[in-house]
Amino acid sequence: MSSVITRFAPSPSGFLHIGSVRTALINYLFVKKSKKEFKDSKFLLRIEDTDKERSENKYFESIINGLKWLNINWEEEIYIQSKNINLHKNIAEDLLNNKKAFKCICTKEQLDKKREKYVKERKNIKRLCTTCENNIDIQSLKKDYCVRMSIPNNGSIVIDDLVQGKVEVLNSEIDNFIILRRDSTPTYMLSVVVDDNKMGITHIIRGDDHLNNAFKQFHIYNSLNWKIPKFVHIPLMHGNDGSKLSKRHGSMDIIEFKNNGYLANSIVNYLLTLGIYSSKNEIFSIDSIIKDFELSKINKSPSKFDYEKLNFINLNYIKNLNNNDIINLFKNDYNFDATNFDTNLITKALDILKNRSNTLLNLKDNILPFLIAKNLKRNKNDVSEESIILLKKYKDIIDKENEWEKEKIERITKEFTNNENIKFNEIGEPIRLILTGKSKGIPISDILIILGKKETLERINNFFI
RNA sequence: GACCCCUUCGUCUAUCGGUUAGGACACCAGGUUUUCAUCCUGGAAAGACGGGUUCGAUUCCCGUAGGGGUCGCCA
Repeated sequence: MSSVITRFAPSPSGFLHIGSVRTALINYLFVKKSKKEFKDSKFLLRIEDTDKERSENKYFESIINGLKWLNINWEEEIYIQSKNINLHKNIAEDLLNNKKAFKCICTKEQLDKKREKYVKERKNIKRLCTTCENNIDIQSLKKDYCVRMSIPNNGSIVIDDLVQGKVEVLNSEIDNFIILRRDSTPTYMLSVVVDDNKMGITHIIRGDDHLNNAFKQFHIYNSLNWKIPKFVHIPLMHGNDGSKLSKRHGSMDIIEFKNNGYLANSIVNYLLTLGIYSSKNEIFSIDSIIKDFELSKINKSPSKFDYEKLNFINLNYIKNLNNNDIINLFKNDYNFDATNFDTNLITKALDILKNRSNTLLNLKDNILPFLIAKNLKRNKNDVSEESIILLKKYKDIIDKENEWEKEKIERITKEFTNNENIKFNEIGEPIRLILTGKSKGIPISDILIILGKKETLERINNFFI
């Protein structure tokens, strides 16, 4: 082995979604592992923006922001593919001069018609332009042509993919695809090869929707006598119903996960459990698995996106966050400055509530009732006459209590239920409702401790007003 | 339709031909002498199907079925 260079090469024609993040992550992880041995290994980012019609700045932003959020850090400056167009054109010119490519004047309509016909006749013919290549007049044209790769009819290409294994495709199955459009702009198929070569990419790690393209690109490399990089085609993620990722199950902007209260580390951890790395303990960081990570161990079958597992992992990470981290995340990412409130109260509340919150949004919702009393959703009709009598008695008892400690509160509450001969919940539910706006939730003693004696009594009194 | 890839509990996965097929999420039951949740213990749950090779197949090979990807002057 030697040093490696990988790249993540999205086109800015859609938001960065969780499927592409997984691809980026594998590229990043592979380099990170290689760096242990070879310091000059690199993970690069290239934006494939040659389709100006579909490229939009907001998608570019989405890619950058998403990767940054997840700490999938690329090196060097961002490569903008469109800046290399002249080089791509020159390479196409070389291929033309060396008879590795040819000029074609077939119109889109003609080809569509042929394609339709072949499908109808169930013929397995991919190569639609069959006449231009050997037509001298066409080949000496100076304008109004597109350029296609010349692909031999015989033989086959075998790609030894690091994940897929050996895959063979007959040359006759490969279209003499276009590398330069009629307007002389390069297509993806050409640009990707030229840029990967220029950037010195050693391992092309991408979704297996590109596996078929690899054979076309193989011909470009060969025609140019360029070294062929290692191909690594990883399976795509699916939605939880087995279909393609849709908005409902995760094809939205990855940053939405942040907006919905997920931690970057949780997302990364979750993705790593999806056919990339497996262990008994499924909570792990990138760094902890680097030494055991192998491209060849990546599963060949696609995996489905599952929120349940993600939630489980996210809860684990939230539990282990310290309170300052949470407060900072609230402030930076959720427009919520907890430092405006009593520090002591915040600390006590977070200590208890972070153990029961799947997402940071959830945690915020859980903590808010403790901080802001006036927004409590509670209605006098929710509490029965009997409960109100009990509440008043209970209030008088805790009013006299000066040792405001969990054990003490538990004890006096227990005594109260014994003396009144009631089940715990007969006082538990109404007191929880009055103090937090919810009839179910954390233990009464915890609520009283978080709020403190003064606030507790105030809230009870306010309810009776 | 053609080509390529895939197929172990509902989901993510482990298994270097010989295992009571293991773990995790979710689910169910019990416990943690208060609800919800956490946590703990236990439970149910899988080799798509059919052939071969082999003393022995989830594992290797072939076929079938099912799923996915690709077939653009998009990337």
